[in-house]
Amino acid sequence: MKVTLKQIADIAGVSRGTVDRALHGRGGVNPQVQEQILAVARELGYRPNIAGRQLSARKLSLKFGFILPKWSATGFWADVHRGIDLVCEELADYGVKIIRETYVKYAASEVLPLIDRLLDEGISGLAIVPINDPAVQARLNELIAGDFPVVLVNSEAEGVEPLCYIGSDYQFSGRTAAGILDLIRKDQYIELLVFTGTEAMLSHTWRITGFLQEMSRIHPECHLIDIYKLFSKTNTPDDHGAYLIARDTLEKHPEATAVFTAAGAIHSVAQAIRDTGRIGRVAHISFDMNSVTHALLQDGSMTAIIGQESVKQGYQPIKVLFDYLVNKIHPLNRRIILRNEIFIRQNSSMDDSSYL
Amino acid sequence: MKVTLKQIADIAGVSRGTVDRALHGRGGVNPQVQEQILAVARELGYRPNIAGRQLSARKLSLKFGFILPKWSATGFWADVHRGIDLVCEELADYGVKIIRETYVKYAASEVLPLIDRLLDEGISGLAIVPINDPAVQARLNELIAGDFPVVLVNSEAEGVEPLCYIGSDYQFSGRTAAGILDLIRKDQYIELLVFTGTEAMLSHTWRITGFLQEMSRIHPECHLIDIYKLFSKTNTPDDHGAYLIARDTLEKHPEATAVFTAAGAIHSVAQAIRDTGRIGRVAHISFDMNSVTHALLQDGSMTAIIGQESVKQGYQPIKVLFDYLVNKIHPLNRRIILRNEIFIRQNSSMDDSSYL
DNA sequence: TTGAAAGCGTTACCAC
DNA sequence: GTGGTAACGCTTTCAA
Repeated sequence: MKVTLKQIADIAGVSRGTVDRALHGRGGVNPQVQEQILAVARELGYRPNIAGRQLSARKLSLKFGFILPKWSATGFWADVHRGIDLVCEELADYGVKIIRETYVKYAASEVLPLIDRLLDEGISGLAIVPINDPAVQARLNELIAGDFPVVLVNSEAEGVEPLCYIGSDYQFSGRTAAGILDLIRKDQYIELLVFTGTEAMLSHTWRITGFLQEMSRIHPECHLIDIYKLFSKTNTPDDHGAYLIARDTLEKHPEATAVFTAAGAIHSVAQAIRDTGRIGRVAHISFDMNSVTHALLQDGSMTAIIGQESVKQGYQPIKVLFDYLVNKIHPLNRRIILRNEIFIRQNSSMDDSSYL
Repeated sequence: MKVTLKQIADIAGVSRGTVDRALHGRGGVNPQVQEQILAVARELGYRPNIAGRQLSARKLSLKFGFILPKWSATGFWADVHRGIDLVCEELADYGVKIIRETYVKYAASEVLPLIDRLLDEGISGLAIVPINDPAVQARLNELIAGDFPVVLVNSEAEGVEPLCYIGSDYQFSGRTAAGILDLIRKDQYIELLVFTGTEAMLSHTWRITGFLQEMSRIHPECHLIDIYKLFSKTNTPDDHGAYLIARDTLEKHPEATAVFTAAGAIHSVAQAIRDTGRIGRVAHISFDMNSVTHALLQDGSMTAIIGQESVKQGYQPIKVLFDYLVNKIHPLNRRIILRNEIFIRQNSSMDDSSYL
């Protein structure tokens, strides 16, 4: 039979309240009594019942904050938002509210106030897609030092040791892309074009690093023509500009047999490949599975996509915070690295049935 | 604010018990009162609270049965069992017990008694990996007709309409394999060997059908040398026998540039590829990600693996039964088709952190 | 046909 | 420091 708090209380000859305090080290318990209670609990193999906990958690009406880049109808962040929607609904019954704040510019001046606003709202945990900025890092460290649970999502922040990080290992993703390209162009000489965004996105840089490293290891017969930036200095994505750069580059390099796109604006590159009549002649590999890339896989302007479990990136961080605060379960790992899912035309599906 | 049973009861001027009976159509309620209760509930947008439900479910101490092929240290079914272990642990707090029964021979004479034994144990729901046998199908239909919840796992059963089916769409998996082979051997003439098990396993047959269909569509420059059965009439897997057949076949066909293995005993084929010095010269594609196939990907005797979310095949069926009986949530879909995950050397990982 | 009440296991609050 | 008790929201049983 299952051991309950009440049984322990009876055996130890104290009340449930005391047992609860003792087990959680909340203080206000005679050390001797506490000792005995712990002994009994250990002996009986007491494991608190989640169902009970979760029900009583309702009274806390916990609030969690989630700071992330702004939704854009399609694309990666839309999926993350979908994951948040899911977990929102799932945890509503436990009295959990999720407050989302989104930023457009990747600037501390925009992100820091969001953190403060959420704290004012009384959140008990924060999930955040951090930007690469010392001020933000410092602020997060401050919170963490005060035992406030912080989960980093999608990218890590230098010098910040959060409750956990949930996201890709981008070098690993790059290596996976290299593995696919190697399969596609086995034993063939490759003329390679690489497209990226701004250096501000470390993830893009790491993907490229991993990709090139692995390529040189497994497929030395590969010549990197060059790495092209699709966006100009302004960090604001400009689809048409990206398209022009991609098309121009492709036209200048008819010898190219492979394209690796590490940035967003994948569809711009894909369109350039279509418009220059290179479908089937260049292998095109990029990242993030969604309705746009799905379509590109179908029309052949994309050869393979490496997915990073985007929906999970919205769902899991909140789940981790909930488990930590309510169920007192630490995340399995300080770094929860999501899978590098490979999609090609045949297995690319937009079916929602089992995302998590 | 959240609407609770009590609020509805107060507004409708009845007790919680009556509201509960009315909402669940358990009868014993004045039709007029019932009508009014339903109206109030609808108006307030009442949604029963899972936490409360789950806590009180503990009193039911539900039992579920899971019938599946016997565990073998590694391999596909071991992963399914892992999924069952996980859900077992997760639902223990809700008073759920899972009784596993395994069969070795794929025979009705072995499976039917298992069903009866589980029913005797008082299970309230059954998850089963069905065998392709009319008697079993009839028995399952009998249960379903009596409103007993049955979930089919991994393979469907002809003429059986369960609560839901959870598993692959094997033709789809075969097509995915074809897609990969097409990428690997783009524009090249292919000499193809196909290995299979016994015809008794419909899944193997379907994989091959899907594979060949898709190949002829996207890569007509492919010559199927032949389809070879790795096992003799006896259904009992014989690794060494399979190895001999595979090696013999490879030796007889030095022209082969691609191998598609639809059956188990993948490692036998892989070893034959190694021993005949064909690594890197034949592309080898097969199914099911596990520690064995992981190793084969690493040593190059396997080019790509199509996974079928094996752990989920143990976890989800029980979760569906629980949701159905306790949370009164019907499965999203009558057929929950799992993803065809593509694994190559670079993204094949044995990391457990986020399986579900 | 209905109401009242007893759980389910945990937590939080208020007396002592 | 402690114990008692009242939630949390639902289900089920027993009386009326």
